[in-house]
Amino acid sequence: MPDNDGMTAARPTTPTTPSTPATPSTPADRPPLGLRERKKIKTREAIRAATYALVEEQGYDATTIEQIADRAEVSPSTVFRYFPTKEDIVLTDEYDPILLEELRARPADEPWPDSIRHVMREAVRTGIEEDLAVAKLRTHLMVQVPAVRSRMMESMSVTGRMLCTAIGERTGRDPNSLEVRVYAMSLIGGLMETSLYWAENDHQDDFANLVDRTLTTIQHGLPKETS
Amino acid sequence: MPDNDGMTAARPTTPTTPSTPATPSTPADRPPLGLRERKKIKTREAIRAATYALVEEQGYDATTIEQIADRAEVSPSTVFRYFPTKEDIVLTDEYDPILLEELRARPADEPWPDSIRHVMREAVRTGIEEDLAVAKLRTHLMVQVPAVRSRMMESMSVTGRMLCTAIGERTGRDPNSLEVRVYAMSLIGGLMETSLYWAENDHQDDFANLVDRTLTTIQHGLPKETS
DNA sequence: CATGAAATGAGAGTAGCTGTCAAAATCTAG
DNA sequence: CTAGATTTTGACAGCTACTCTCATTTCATG
Repeated sequence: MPDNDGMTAARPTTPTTPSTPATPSTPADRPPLGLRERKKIKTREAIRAATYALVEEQGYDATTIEQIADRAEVSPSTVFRYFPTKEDIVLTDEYDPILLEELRARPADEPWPDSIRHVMREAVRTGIEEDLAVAKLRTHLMVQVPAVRSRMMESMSVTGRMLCTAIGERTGRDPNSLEVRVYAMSLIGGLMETSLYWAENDHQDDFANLVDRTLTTIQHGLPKETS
Repeated sequence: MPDNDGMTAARPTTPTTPSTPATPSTPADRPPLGLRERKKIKTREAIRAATYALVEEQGYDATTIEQIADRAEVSPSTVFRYFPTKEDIVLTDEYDPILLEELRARPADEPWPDSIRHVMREAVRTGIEEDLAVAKLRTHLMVQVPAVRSRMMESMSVTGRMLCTAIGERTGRDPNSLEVRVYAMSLIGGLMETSLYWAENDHQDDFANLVDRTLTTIQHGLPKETS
């Protein structure tokens, strides 16, 4: 089988900066952060901001890398140096580490489904509240642009793998067993659909509530009848 | 919101030929099929065959559309006329209609989880037995090539929508309700992972058996402790 | 300030994919 | 069987995401 080419970038999950809170406001309160690092962060955010703006103005496909580079005042090469693909510019999930951390913090004697419920709700809440507008735009793009949706699914499968190891740690089960992997991916699949549902209904519902209903459904199967 | 561009092809699920069994063996047993139609089918299959062969020789990414066109003895334009994307050449699922039909054929009084189990197993069996080698190559590519995996996930989300309507018909529930959609997608997600698991373990397990375990896991949650 | 390392920009090149247009093949009438 | 309408095809041009290389600039450090 002569294959194993074609890997498209492995995504380091926490790309470059280890501990950087979302506030680049005061640029002089973190001594151990060189000028270079700060510039890199600023560039990264400039690219993302430019992308968000352009996408909202023109739509996703109509926005080219060149335009993004122009508005962010960098060269196109630099854009690709910061993000492996165009889709990654609008996605870039920082949820995985949150989720893992949250899951490890749960009391060891808590029933497993309860842990999942807590953790999912918490991760989702933090992720959403951080920037509601961005979350809405992201989910909106997931619905509208197939490429973005695909990329999101890819990323969720990564999250799935992480969930597997977490479940393994938590329950002492083999993280690579079929059962664990299937369980994790069915959760992920369900939550994915929840995001789509939220966006398709123009973000009218309370997302945390939707997540709750999702977990109940997965846990107990389809309820008797609720239309 | 100026978006709604960027749709990448909607896939008609049953592309061009309405009733063509998988046997192109005797090319003279179907009178109401014009020469034109027959040639189209032959071209389609030539492209797919060429792609399978080249991918097995060189790997997916190393295989260009031009090479495929050359070996299939058509022009590159023609390749794109038959398949919207390169990934679609190796995927092209005919599973959806089978699944839907199978689901409608179940007795109306059968408990819902049993129906799912039957149908999934049947659909999987038919799909696999039709050409085991192709099924193996596909799942192998799913593991190796991110682009193919993404495309497969896309297609599974289509299958998910169809599952929703089937569930709606079957249970009288709203096919667009969060609960139904989540239930469907968790099933799909689980089965997706099952395919990956199968391929990652070099197709050693019996796939039908894996599917069985998968459905049990989704239905009852993680079992106490196995493995 | 000088030296080394890292980030950047410029440019060329690949390949997937879209569109157009004229030529070739197929179907349909007379 | 021929003529015309229709469909399929191939050649070509063009766009853009993405990769790679190399010279230049920018920062870090002694």
